[in-house]
This record gives sequence, C-alpha cells and structure tokens, in this order.
Amino acid sequence: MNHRADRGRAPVHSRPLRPNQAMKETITELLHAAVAELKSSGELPADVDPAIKVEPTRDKAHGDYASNLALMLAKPAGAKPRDLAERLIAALPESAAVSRTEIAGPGFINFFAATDAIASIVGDIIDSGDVFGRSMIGGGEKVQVEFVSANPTGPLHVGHGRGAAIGDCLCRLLEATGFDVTAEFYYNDAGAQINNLMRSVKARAHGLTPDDAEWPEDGYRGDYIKDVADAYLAGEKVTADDREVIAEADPENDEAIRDFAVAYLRREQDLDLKAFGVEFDVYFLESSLYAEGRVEETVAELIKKGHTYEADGALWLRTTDFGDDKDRVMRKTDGDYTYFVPDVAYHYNKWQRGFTTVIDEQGADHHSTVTRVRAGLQALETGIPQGWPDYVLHQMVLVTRSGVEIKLSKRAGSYVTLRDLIDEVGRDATRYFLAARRADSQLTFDIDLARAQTNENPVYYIQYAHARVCSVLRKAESEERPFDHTVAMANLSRLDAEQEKALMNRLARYPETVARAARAREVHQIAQYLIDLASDFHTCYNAQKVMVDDAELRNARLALGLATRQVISNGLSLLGVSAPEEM
RNA sequence: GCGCCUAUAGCUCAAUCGGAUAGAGCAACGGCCUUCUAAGCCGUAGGUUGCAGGUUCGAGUCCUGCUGGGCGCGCCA
Repeated sequence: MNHRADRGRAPVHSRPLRPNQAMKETITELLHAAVAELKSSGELPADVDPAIKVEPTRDKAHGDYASNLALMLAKPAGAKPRDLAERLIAALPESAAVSRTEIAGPGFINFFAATDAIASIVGDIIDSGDVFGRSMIGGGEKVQVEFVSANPTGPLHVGHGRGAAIGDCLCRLLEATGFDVTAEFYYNDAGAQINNLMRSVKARAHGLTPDDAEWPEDGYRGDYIKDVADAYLAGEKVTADDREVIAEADPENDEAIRDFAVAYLRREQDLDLKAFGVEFDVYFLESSLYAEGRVEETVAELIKKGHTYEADGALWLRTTDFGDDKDRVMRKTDGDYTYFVPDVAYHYNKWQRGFTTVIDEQGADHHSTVTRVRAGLQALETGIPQGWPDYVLHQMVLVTRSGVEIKLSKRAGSYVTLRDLIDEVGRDATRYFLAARRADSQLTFDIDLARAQTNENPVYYIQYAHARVCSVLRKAESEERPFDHTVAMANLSRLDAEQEKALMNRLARYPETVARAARAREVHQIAQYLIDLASDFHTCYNAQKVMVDDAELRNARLALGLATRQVISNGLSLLGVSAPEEM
C-alpha cells in the first residue's frame, strides 16, 4: 500500500459556519410555532408531529418559499387542506422576514420574503468565502472512495475517465460536507492479465507484430505495447506508485518484463490522471493481499464459518445464502483463486481500516461483483452490515464526432483513451461532460460540442459568468470606484429587481444543493446547479447595469456580483473545473 | 431465459426524501451590441414523461405487468 500525502484538495474545514439557510430556517420555525399554537388551541391533535418541509419555489409567482404542511396535516387533523392552511397562517408569529403569505393550489402556503431577508445571503457569502456551502454533516466520518482501479495493461479509456471524474468529484463533495475522505486506487499487478501483458511486451521485444502467426493468443495489440517494449530494451527507468523500476533490457527475462511493463503503464495512467486533475491518497496492490497473507486468511475464515464446500475439484462459496443467484468458485481446480476472493479480502481490509462508509465507483459492466463481494463479506460473519459497501455504478460512454460513433484510438487499438479526450477538448470540458450526467444513464460524449469554443458549450457558459463578474470588478478598479464593503452591506435592500431576487434565491440554495448531492452521491447535481446559477446571473447582468452612478446601488450590485463569483468558484472547484478571470 | 440499469421536446440531458402550469442547452424562427465581455440576453415554437393499470389530496418520481434499448449472466477480471 503506497500512501500519497499530498492531494491538492482542501482539508475538512473546522471553521464555524455561518447560518446560510436563514430564510428557509426562519420559515420552518414560524411554521413550528403555528403548529404548536394550533395544538394548544385544540385545532390540531396533540400527537401529530409533522416533518415540516419548506422548499424554494420553482415558479416565482408562488413566492420565494412554499410549504405543503397543510396538505400533510389535512388527514390527521380531519380538515380540508385550504382551511387548515388558513388557520396555520393565522397562527404564524409576526416576522419581518416575511412580507406576505398566500394559500395556493390544493393548500400550499406560499411565502413572499422581504427583500432584506433575501439579500442577507449576499453578505453571508462574501463573509464565508471559500467556506460557503461547506458543512459538517459528515461529522468527520471516515469514508473511502475507490475509483478508476484500472489494471495496468494499457492506457485509460473514456470509461475510466468517467469513473475518474465522478469519483474525484464525489471525493471533493464528501470532503466539503465534512467527511474524512480517502481516495483509493486498486489494481491487479499479478495474475493472468498481467501475464498476458508480459507475453505481449515480450513478443514486441522480439520484433513481432500483432499480425504475426507467433503473436500470443489474446495478446494486447495496441501500439502502446511497442512503446513499452522499446523502453524496456532501452533500459529506461520508470517511477510509479513510489516504486522505481529499471528495465533489465533482457528480452528473455519474464519477471523483469512483467515488473517493468506494470510500472510503465501505471506511470502512464498516473500522467493521464494528473493531466485530468485527479490524485489518489492510496494505491492498493492486489499482490499485497497475497504477500501479507490476507487472501489465505480470508479463505480460512470463510471455511471456518462453514459457508464453503468442495465440488468438482474446486472450492465453492455458498453465496446463494446471501442473495446471489448461484454459488461461486473460490479456488479453481488448478489451485488459483478466482478474482473475487482477493476482492473480498480487499474489502475486508477496508473494513478493518475503519472505513464505516466505503463507496466503490465502477463501471456498471462489473455490477455482478456487487452481490458477490457483499455476500463474501457477510459470510465472514464479522459484523459488516448488509449492503456494505456502497456502490456508484456508471453506464457506458459513447463518443461521437460529427454525429458518428468513434471507437478506435491508434495508440490503444480498440478504444478511445482519456488522453485523446483531454488533448482534444481540454481538461475542463472533459471533466465537466463526464461528471455532468447522472451516473446510471448512458452518456454520449459529443466531441464537437465539448470542444466548441462557442455558446454551444455549457462549461464556457458557467465560466463566462465568472469571468464577467471579474471583468466588472476590474472596471470598478480602473474607474477608481472600487467595491466598498460597508456601503454595500448597508444597501443590500436596493437589490429588489426581479432578476436580482431570483439570483439571490438561487445563491441561497447552494449549501443545500451541495448537501443533497453529497447525500445522494450525485455529482451531476452540482453541474446542473451551476448552469442554473449562471443563467440567473447572465439574465441579471443583461437586465441591470452594475456600474451606475448611484454609489449605494452600485456597491450593492457589486456585492451581488462578488457573491455570485464566489459561489460559481466554489461550485466549479467541487467539479475540479477552473474558474477563469477572463475569457 | 434470469439479473442490474434505462426510456422525458427533433438531439443531449435536468427536474428538491411524491408537490402547483415538467425545465435547460443545442438545433429552428424573430428581435437586442455608440452602454460593465454578444462565449451573453429577450421572445416564439416544440411534450399523452415508452404503453397499460395501481397506490393518494397530488405521480416523470412509488408498486405491478408489458414493450424497446444498454450491460451482465466463466473454475476471466
């Protein structure tokens, strides 16, 4: 196990957080008070204890916030929702934050917030800075996210790229919500596939090409194998995962070829990941499970707990006892273990390392391992909860150019590499496109769209909003009318245009968006939010000129710009996408 | 055949632990730069949320069945 101390992501913040959902919380408290009032007057049964839900409205005609409380309480109260809503409103304590309420639709209570109350978010954001949106809902819990975990048999492909983008963003998201995150990469550095790699490199070292008759069966045919062979014969030195390997240059030394090829391809993958802005805390080698006796230990434990049997010359695990649809072979007739045994040993090791939550991010084509690994862990009977670990599975990525699917990369031979994409469309756009969709739907990566330097591209749409604010601030400086924090804070109530209110309401939703995305393990929600935020900003920008002569209004608008810039920047950093100051 | 995922505007996708009139971007059409970056904005058009039932005040969302698509179903990983 190799540790990487420096990862580049910020540590969990311990700074106290400002209350940045004030408006929503205020309304929730008002409703609590109203319910208590109605209970004491006997209009509501004393035993009802509703979960009060206050949501930002989708339609501004419905006010700023709405609650379905009356609908929820109608049945237990034995009253019509609208009547109940009326009584709830009558029982609401006075509050300066709420300018008016109304009953709408089947019984929703709509709240129209006072401009002051909405605008206070701007000050909160500016004061909080990078911390805005962060929380401690994770409570410092140790979480491990395992992702990419590609075997070192070739360059990373688009699918790995999707895993890298989702996994890395998930780590950032979890850290931002107060989890103690370890990013881990697991790989198989021994076994049949690595032997195949060795044979392929050896064949290349002997001058063979994939079309020769003597080329190894199922050998890796990509051009990169030749690069590995050339480097090996040239006696190159490679460093990967803190290990240094010097090529023996002897085309007959299987062991040396194997070590070199693994190190070489690991280094290649790391260079790609680094170019993609992804780093890991821990690289875990499958071979270490054997070297440290963890595989044997796991097998012995499974046998001891009585969930195994011998049949047809093999050792089986009765995974059907734990929800699998058929039993699985652990030890083959040739004496080797099947891959799932080290998988179980590895996950048992994760548990022993104290990760109460483990999230495995992987391609959905491996989804059958989910049941198997969980079954193996249950069979150990060590108190690991059912359904541990968690999985985030992503579906296939289809890459198109000019509307036509592309499947081949020269270098890799059979698939589009992550490097191809980064080189062609750039890191920001690649990350964004791979992270912006729900993991469990298939993704079409449109190269033309991703590399478009025009308004067609959603990444630039967001980045442009950020750059625009920066531009306005530069203008304020150059005109020697710089932002004045005191004047701005005293005049936030001037931000009363419809577009400004909409933008501020959007800003206020950022913390809960981060929290929800982290809870759901859905990084695409951040991407979606940023599009909406950028849209609200662009609308505002076109409707309301910032650099007006009225200093009070000007500074209030500059403050709104600053707050917007801050949230865009915070959100983009969760995605690992840059926030340029000019474009 | 079995399991997992999925089906939303012409295309790519959103949609708050079930909420009000399902939203963006692209593509189409019409407007807006002597004004802070037009990589932008405003407007128009575009939908039986695959189909059929069910649950309830309310369903794109939950349940059942069906249809289409993807992936998996090995003593490969």
